[in-house]
Amino acid sequence: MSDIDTERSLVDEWRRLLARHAAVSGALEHELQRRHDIGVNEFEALEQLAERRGENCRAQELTDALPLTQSAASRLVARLERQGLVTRSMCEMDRRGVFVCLTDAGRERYLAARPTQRAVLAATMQAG
Amino acid sequence: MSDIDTERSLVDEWRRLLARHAAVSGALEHELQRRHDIGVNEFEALEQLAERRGENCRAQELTDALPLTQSAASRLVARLERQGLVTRSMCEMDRRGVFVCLTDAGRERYLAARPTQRAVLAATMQAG
DNA sequence: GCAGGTTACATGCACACGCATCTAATGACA
DNA sequence: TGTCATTAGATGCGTGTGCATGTAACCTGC
Repeated sequence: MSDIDTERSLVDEWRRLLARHAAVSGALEHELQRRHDIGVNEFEALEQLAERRGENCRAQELTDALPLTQSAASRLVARLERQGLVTRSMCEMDRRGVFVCLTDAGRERYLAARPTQRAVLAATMQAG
Repeated sequence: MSDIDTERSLVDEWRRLLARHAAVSGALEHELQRRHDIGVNEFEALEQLAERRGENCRAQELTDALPLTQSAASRLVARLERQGLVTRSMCEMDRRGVFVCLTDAGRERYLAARPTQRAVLAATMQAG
């Protein structure tokens, strides 16, 4: 394959990635917002927390698991806390750190939203 | 494959899409901004225009070609115009419409930025 | 123990986005 | 021609993001 072709296919693939991301995350955003009053990133955060049943989760770990900067993740946790879905508590080992914990309401919200998210993924991710 | 496995792989694939998009568009955003003072969407818009050499391009067509709403696309064109990279002119066939045209400066900026974009794509899109 | 650097998280700020709405032009129909 | 629905694009508003910075805790070397 020539360099030109390689470049062309790279650009095409990038555009497909862009379009696919826009389609899936747009649909997720709408459905999660409409039916469960949370956004895509909020859902991903709740899922991270739910997958660590019983474990305390450092804010930093949450940041690492999300496609967000530290500041955006910090505000995301603040929003979740305002909605009563998580609590922030001080980490005793390292008092700079913050533990983020799912509340019962948070777990319920996550469990309620999960089927919606799975359904939207199944409907919009066809092209594997 | 069981339903559980199907769901699992769907979720995994979604997370890969999310991570990949974040990595590529983040890198593009940084390099294009740093070296050419434009963002990813600005570059995509310039590319759309450049690919239609000689053709006038309706604002609506630009909106359709970008992963943006009509309002975001409108503001994007306004930004490009403020930077002198495009001009907006009235469409005489339909006076509600707007033609967007690349300026010489716009074409130069696009041509200068293209190698950067291609290089970043080549460096970050490895996993096909 | 204390000074200087580093790390975890929070926050001020600027900005791009989507949604809803506005204006003006068009088209359809009586 | 006059009315009403529709379409193209612009814009007010609220919100989420990144960057830069601030604050507090930690950690290392002296």
